[in-house]
Amino acid sequence: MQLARTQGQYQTQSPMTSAHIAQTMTLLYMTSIELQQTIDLELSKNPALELINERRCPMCGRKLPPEGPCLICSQPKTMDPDETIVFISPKDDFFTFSGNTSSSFEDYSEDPFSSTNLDLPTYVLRQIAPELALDEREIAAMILTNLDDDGLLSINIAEICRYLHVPPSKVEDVLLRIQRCEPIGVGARNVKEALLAQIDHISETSEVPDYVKQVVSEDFDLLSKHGFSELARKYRITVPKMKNVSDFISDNLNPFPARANWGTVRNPNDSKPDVFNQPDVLIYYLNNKPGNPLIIEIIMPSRGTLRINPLFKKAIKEQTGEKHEEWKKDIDKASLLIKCIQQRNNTMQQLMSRLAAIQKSFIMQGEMHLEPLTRAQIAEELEVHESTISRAVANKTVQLPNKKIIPMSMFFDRSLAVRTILKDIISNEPHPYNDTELQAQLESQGISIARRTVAKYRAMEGILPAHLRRIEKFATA
DNA sequence: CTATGGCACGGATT
DNA sequence: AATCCGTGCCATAG
Repeated sequence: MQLARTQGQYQTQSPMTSAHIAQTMTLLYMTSIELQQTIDLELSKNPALELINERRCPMCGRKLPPEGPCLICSQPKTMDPDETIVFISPKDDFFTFSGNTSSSFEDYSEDPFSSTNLDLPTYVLRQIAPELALDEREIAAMILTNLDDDGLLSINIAEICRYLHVPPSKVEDVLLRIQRCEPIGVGARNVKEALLAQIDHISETSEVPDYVKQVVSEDFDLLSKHGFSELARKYRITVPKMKNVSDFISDNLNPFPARANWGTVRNPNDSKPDVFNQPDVLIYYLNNKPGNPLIIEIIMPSRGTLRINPLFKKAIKEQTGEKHEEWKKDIDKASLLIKCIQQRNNTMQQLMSRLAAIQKSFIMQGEMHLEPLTRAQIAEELEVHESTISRAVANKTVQLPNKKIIPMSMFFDRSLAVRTILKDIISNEPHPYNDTELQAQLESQGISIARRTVAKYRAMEGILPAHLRRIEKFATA
């Protein structure tokens, strides 16, 4: 039913121009946040495009009353728990962060820490904006928009200076202040800097063991290679004492301030939910009751329905010559945008519904049940080009029923299931297994991978090699 | 001598 | 065409 409607739309599309294709691809590639920026931009400069507050049911497309749910779709019907509902959800409470400063700074809420659904730049910005002068805000915005996934700064200070025409000292100053925001150390240029910021922060409230700061700042390389004995020699302390220093660092400091699943390995007590990203897709159980059908909401960031302004359409008939041409262009552009957005939604919808069908047990029961899957497979099933799926998946994030926000590409992670089994084995091991033994364990569970690969997976999960694990267990016991 | 990490190669994936 | 991933080989530390 739903499918028939969308497919109908799909087929009645006028022959695709190259502009069509180009724009569809770009839109598909964008996250919901970027999409909103694009829409806002187009709205502001194209008089032919209009946003009306008419609400339409995301499920059936019918007009909605000004308040409340769709009269038809909300009728209780018998829900098959195996059914999955996918729909496009227009969100109007969407907070924009754009690199462009002035607009977004005005509307931070009184309590900057309460919001749980912000992306990282916004989250940090809200903490620090009040204490910054106007020109400093520009710098802050520039810094925050150039963080990588781990929360580390991915561009050069020099670049910022060149771009904004400010002296490096000023940028440094702002950067230092940003690093003191939650998550502590965010915006650091490298891991070492992040750690130092965290050390400073901790030392304000509690005791930091001797040597910690010195070791991090002077012998970080050696430390990351676990060169304990050499370090101990250099600082003239015993090896166990140096281990203490190292333990303090691994227990209390986080080398990647914003790493998505930080703490699951080293800090099991700190089960901080991931709060920094506005997801592009939400997956949850109907009424949040496990066992109910899954609902998949694809976030469509607009407060209403986009359409061509009918007045503008009317007015164009009375125009002639150059004006007429110009207006015609506007209309074409607007209708192209609308069509492409529909197309994007259509693709996302189909993608998510297939994805949910295939990875249902992963969504409900966790990482161990992830089916190996490639984008190409999905592309074939949906009869679209591989690159379409690639673009639809790229940079997007999904919130699972357990409130974890994961990158959409995780649905296609070929080794995640194996890695979780590996983690499982290690956490239950009677004594620290070495990599060869681990390989044998996996083999007995029907997974055959090379010994070298075991080591790689271990490293990916941040698990120390066998001989060092022994010490950790001893220390915590 | 053993366990592990670095480098690089080839095939698969995007 | 570019990138990612599993793997084999080899050097090195313990």
